[in-house]
Amino acid sequence: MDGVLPPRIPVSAVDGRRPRAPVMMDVARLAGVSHQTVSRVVNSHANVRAETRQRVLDAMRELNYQPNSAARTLVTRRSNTIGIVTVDSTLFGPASMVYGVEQAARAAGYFVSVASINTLTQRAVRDAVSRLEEQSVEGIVGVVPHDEAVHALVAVPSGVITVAVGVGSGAAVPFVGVDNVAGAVVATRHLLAQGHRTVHHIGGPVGYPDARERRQGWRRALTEAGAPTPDALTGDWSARSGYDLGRVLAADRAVTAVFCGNDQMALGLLRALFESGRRIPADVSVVGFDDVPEAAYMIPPLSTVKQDFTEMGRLSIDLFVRMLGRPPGSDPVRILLTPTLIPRVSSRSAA
Amino acid sequence: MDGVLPPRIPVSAVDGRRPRAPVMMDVARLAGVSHQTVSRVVNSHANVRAETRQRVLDAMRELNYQPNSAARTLVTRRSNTIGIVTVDSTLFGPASMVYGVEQAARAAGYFVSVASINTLTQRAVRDAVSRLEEQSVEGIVGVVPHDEAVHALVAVPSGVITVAVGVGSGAAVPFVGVDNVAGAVVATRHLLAQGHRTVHHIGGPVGYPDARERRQGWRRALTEAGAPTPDALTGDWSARSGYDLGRVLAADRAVTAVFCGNDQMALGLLRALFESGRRIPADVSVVGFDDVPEAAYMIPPLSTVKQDFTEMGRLSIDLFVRMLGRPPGSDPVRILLTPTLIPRVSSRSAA
DNA sequence: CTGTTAGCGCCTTCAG
DNA sequence: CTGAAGGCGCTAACAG
Repeated sequence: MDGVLPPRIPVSAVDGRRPRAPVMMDVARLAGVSHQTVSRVVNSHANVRAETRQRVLDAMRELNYQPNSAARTLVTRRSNTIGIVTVDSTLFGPASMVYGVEQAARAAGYFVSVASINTLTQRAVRDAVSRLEEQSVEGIVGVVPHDEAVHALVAVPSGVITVAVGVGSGAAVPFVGVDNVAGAVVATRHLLAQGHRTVHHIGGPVGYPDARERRQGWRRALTEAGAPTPDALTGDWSARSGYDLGRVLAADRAVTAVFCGNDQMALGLLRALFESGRRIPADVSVVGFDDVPEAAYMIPPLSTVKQDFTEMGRLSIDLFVRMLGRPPGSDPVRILLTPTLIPRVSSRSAA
Repeated sequence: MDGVLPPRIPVSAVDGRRPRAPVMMDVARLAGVSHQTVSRVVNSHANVRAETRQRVLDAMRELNYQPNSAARTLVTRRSNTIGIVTVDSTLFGPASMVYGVEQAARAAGYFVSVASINTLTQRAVRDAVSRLEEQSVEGIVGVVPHDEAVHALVAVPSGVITVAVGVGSGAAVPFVGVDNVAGAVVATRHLLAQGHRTVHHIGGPVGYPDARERRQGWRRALTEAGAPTPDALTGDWSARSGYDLGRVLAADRAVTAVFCGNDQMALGLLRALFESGRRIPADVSVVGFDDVPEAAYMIPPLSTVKQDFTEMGRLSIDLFVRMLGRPPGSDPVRILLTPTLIPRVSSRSAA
C-alpha cells in the first residue's frame, strides 16, 4: 500500500501470444474516416451522419473492435468500475449481496472489481480499499458487517463514493440495510404470542451491528410484553456455535422458546434440542433470521425472519448512483428494508 | 458487445468532487529526481542508489501517492487483472471457489474483476467474457459448472488464457476439479460396506459434469460389487428437490441406502425420511457430497464426500500462472483433486 | 546510476 | 458534420 508494486510475471512470458487488437485508428482507416469520428460513434455522440455512422459500425464489426478501457479511463478519469470490499463471502448472505451488487452494477454500465478480506481489521479493509483505489474505482460498496470494518470504510478518501450494505442500521456512511430491530421484535412477539412465558436468545458475536440490533429488538419486545429477560447467549453465526449453546439451553427445562440471530445457529440449536429429546415445536419453539434456502427443509421447517440479500445488493447500486447526483457534503442517504416473518413449523403453536 | 459503449452518467456529476491525485511527476519534483526514477522505484528496478530510492519512497508516502493502473495498463499492455465468470455464486461451492480465486489472484499481484451470469446459456457466458475482455483481463477463470457454459469458455479468443474450476474432469480447457467418479465410488462402497444390498442415488441435473460423473461413479461401484443398479433420480441440487424425490424413496421400503449428489439435496432427503418415520441410519443410510459447513449439524450429522472449494479456487490461479509460462499451443494442464469421505452418523452401521 | 524522449489508445477542444 | 492537435500518467529505450 506504499505505492511500490509487487513484482510481476515478466512481460516476455505473455508477449507474442497476444495478437495486437485492432484500435480505433484501424477502424477509422477501414471506414475511411478519422479516428475521431469513430470515437463519436462509439460514444453515441450526436453529430455523425447516419451513413457515416453505419460505415463505422460495419468496420467495427468486421474488425471485431473492442474499445480499450485503459486508454479510456486514462483520459476521462472515469474507470467505469465499482469496487466491492467483502468479508465472509462464502456465506449465503454476503455472497448474495455481492451477487446483487454485481448484477445491478453491470446494468448500470459498471465493471465490478472485488477485494475480499479474511481478517476483520481496519488495516485489512484499508488495504482492500487501497487496492481498489489503485484501479481508480468510482465507488466502493462495502459488504462488511462488522464495526471495525465499517469504521475503516468511513475513512475512505472522499474522492470515492462509498456505500455499505448489510451493516445494520447505524453506519456513518450511506447504506442499505435491514431493520434488524423490527425483525427481532416481530420474531419475539410471534413467539410470545404462542403462549411462551419468555423467549431466549442465541445472538451473533460482539462487534456485529446486525447481532447487536437483533439482540436489542429481542430485548425490547420482551420488555414491552413484561416478560422476563433471560441472559442472551453469544454465538459466532456458525451452526457449531448454535449447537454448543443449544446444548446448554436444551438442558434447561424452563426454556420453551428461542430466537436465533441467524439460521445457521438455529440449525445447530435444532439438533441440540432433538438430541436431548425435546420436541419442536411442542416442547420448544425456534425462530431464526435470514431465511437461507435450506431453512424450509430443516427438521422441522424453520420459522425465520426473511431478508432479501440480493435485493439489498442491488439497492446499494441505486444508492451509489443517487449519491453521485448529490453535492459532495450532503447527508448520507439510508435505505432500510423491513424484513418479514416467515412462520413455519418450528414455531407452530403446540395447541 | 458490438463495441458501442452504454450511455453513462455524465462526467459533470462526478467532476470536481475528486481532488486530483498526485502523479508520478509530483513525487519526482518533491524528491528532486526525474519521474523516471520514481517509476524505477515503484517497479523495484535495480539501478537506483539506496539513498535516492529512500528519498523517493519518502516523497511517495508524504504525498500518499498511488500509481495509476490505467496509465500503466495502457503502456505495458498488461492489465494486471484476472476476470472471473461465475454462475450460482450465492451457493457455498461457487462462492468458496470465487473466494479462493480472489485470494490467490491478489497474492499473485492481480486485480480481480467478476462477471456473474444468471442464465446458463452460451450467449450469457460469451457476453460475460466479452465484458471481461473489454477490460483487457489477462486471464479468465470460469466457475461455470455446466456443459453449455464450459463450451462457451473454450471458444474464448486465444489472447486470453482461460482456465476453469469446479467443472468436472472432462473439460477441454485447463482446469482444476475434483475426481467426482472417485468420490462417488468411495461413497457408494462405503454404503455397500455397511451391508446394504444396493444404494439408491439422487443426482444433480442434466448438463452438469459434476452430476454426470458422480452418477457414473455410483453406477460403477454398484456394478463392480455386483449389486443391482436402481434408476437414478434427478434433482436440481436444491434441498427442495431432495425433499420431493426423497418422499418417493421414503415410500419404498426396499430403499436402505442413498447417495446424494450434494449436501443440499441430502438435507431435503433427511427430512423426507424423517417425516415418513424412517430412522437414519438404522433404517436408511445417507451420504452426501461437498461437506458444506452445515453438514455436521444436520439431523443426524451427514456423512459426505468433502471437497475443498477454496483450495480449488486457489489452485486455479496456480494453473493460470503455469499456463502463462507455456508456449501457446501446448496441452492444457489438468489438476484433479481427490475428495475425501467424511463418515458421520447418517451412514453409521446399524450394527 | 539517472535523465530524456517517445509513444500506449483514446477523448476533449478547437478548426474547418 | 468531420478532422487535427494536444495530452491523460506511465514505461521502454536510449543517452549520458
